[in-house]
Amino acid sequence: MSNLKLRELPVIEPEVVPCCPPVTSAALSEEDSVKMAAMFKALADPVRLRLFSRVASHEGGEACVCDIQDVGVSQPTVSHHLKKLREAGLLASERRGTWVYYRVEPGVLAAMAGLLATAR
Amino acid sequence: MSNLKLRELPVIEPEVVPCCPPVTSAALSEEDSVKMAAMFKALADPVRLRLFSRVASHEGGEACVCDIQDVGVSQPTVSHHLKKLREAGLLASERRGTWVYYRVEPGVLAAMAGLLATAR
DNA sequence: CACCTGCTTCGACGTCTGTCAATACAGGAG
DNA sequence: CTCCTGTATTGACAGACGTCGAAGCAGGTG
Repeated sequence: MSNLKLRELPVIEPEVVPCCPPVTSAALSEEDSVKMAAMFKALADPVRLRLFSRVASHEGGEACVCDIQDVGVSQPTVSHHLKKLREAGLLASERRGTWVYYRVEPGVLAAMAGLLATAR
Repeated sequence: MSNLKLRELPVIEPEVVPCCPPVTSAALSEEDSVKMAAMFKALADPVRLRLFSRVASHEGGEACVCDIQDVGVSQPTVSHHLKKLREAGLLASERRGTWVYYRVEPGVLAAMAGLLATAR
């Protein structure tokens, strides 16, 4: 391991994924509407929303499944929902030993908020 | 302190409905997650998204059903989706003569965007 | 009144989705 | 290796959802 001097690189803001234009700017294309709908659908379930917020608000920016799985549904169901959130690009997961940790994929939230931007 | 002649009142932003705290701030309560999920669910369909964006981007801020109903599904289906959007509090409708006009319910979009606010 | 147009409601149908129990898999401990 | 714990996958099932055609209703026109 070299004594490599890690200067901090100026981090360019992980540019908010420009999936689609804001809903208010113009009539959405068929294609864009499908993409956007998929993102909203991922958050359109109470259980998923709770899981997501638990990960998002967890210290260190990540949470092990065992930390957040107490949301009133069975363990397989929790796993199912986490998979959906992963597939939607909202969460990322990593296995470390026995446990699997989830963290919020950076940028996505801001991107979604941008879709709702009021033209005003 | 006012040489402020009432030509135009300084418009206070129609305070964004504070339905729930942002997803990132803390673990969502069961109740809040249900409310939020309902709002996202309303936008979690391509057809609804297109209808909504057509209303939102229409000149004058409102659109008659006949202006926006060409989205590839039957007319009853359009009506069905508009009803959902109405029930979700995203659109308001008003009948004027033969036609029914829809407009975006003010504030809701900003409110939803607020739910996605990144703590950063 | 009868007729037409714009929109909504009804009823039915197929597909999608959330849920669970059972099972499988991965990794650490003994 | 065997056992145990944490997580994912499978399979099944009920209920929710998007869609349509048909019928209903509201308002304008003659």
